[in-house]
Amino acid sequence: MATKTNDTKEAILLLGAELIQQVGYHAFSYADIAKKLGIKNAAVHYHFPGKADLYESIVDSHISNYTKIGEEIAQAPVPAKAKLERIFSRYRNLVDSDRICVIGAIAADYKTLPGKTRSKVVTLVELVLKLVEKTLQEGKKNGEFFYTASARVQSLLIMTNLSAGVQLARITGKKDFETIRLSILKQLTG
Amino acid sequence: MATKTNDTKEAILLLGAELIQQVGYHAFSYADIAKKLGIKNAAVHYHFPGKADLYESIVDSHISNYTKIGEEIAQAPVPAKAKLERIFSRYRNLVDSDRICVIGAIAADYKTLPGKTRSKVVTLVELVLKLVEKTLQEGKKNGEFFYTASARVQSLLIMTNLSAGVQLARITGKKDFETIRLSILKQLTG
DNA sequence: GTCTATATTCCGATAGAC
DNA sequence: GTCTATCGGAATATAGAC
Repeated sequence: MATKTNDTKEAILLLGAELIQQVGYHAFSYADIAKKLGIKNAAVHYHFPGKADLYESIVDSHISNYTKIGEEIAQAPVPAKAKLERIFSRYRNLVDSDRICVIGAIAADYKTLPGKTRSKVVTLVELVLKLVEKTLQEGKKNGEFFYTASARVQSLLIMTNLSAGVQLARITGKKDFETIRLSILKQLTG
Repeated sequence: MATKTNDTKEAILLLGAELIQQVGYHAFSYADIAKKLGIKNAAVHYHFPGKADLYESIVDSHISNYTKIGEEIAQAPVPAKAKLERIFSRYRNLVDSDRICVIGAIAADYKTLPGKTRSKVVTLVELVLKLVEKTLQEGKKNGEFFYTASARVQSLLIMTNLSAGVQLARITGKKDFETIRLSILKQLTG
């Protein structure tokens, strides 16, 4: 049954991810989370004993999310371009909510994370890269996409464009992200 | 004359930049800097009263550095490819010293920075983008480079590849950065 | 310019009542 | 599961001696 426990825990996870992407892991405290959720410091510690536990759970939930997206995309009877745009739209949403992408945020924190968490981060990143890589392959086979590098390399190029694109947009403005997004699609579709 | 003051101040600036790029602004303290330089907490505060002052000075010094690089590159009697590779090599060095690029690190901290510092960050980023943009234009005119987008857009694409490339390399390994770097050059030189 | 010493605030975390 | 209360430690910062 859906208890109040799970609601609070889920709310902490969502807010934690938001804060990591907005200000970074070391720039928010359990007190910040407690205040925003209208609970107390100790309640957050009940669900996630240490801040490192919270971080790890957030990575876990992203792995779970992207696994699910991967399964949906594999079966969906839509053009590869639509699948890629689904992923792109996630990045566009980040720009509008003052966040950077999870992977970029984690990369900045990476050196301060415990080894166990780092391993999960590697899993997450490979998962996302593979997801894009497969979509690119599918699009090439369909005749939708044109690119000369390998699908893996093209995936690296596109994901770095998107990831740093949302970071750049924070500084130089949202239009630069749109420019990047459209350029990728244009180059891909010839 | 080069006094001991300037040496210490310069050492703090260099170490501060290193730490920002390695672990992020909120993950190191004045105590960390003091310990590594063999001085005391208060000495750091003497040179930079607040941590925000240190951050701003680091941005200033990067603006100064890139301005100088821009002037040197403008006059240098070498192919555009060599000029671009000079910039690329700076990014390759980051990977080897466990850093991410200044702009990426700052982008992660951005929401926690005072307005005055943010303005200077905008200046820095535009400076670097313009530097690459000019080099790309020069290479196209020379017949060294081939690209279809505008120089500005191509600059955005390449800089995001590099910036997120060093971030990704932290997680998935250094070879991914090399792959990205070589792919950019290959696409550019046809 | 660097030191000792200290003030203040905040953070992550825990014990124990409800 | 959430609360009150509190501890130990670390961070930013300042005053004043040298």
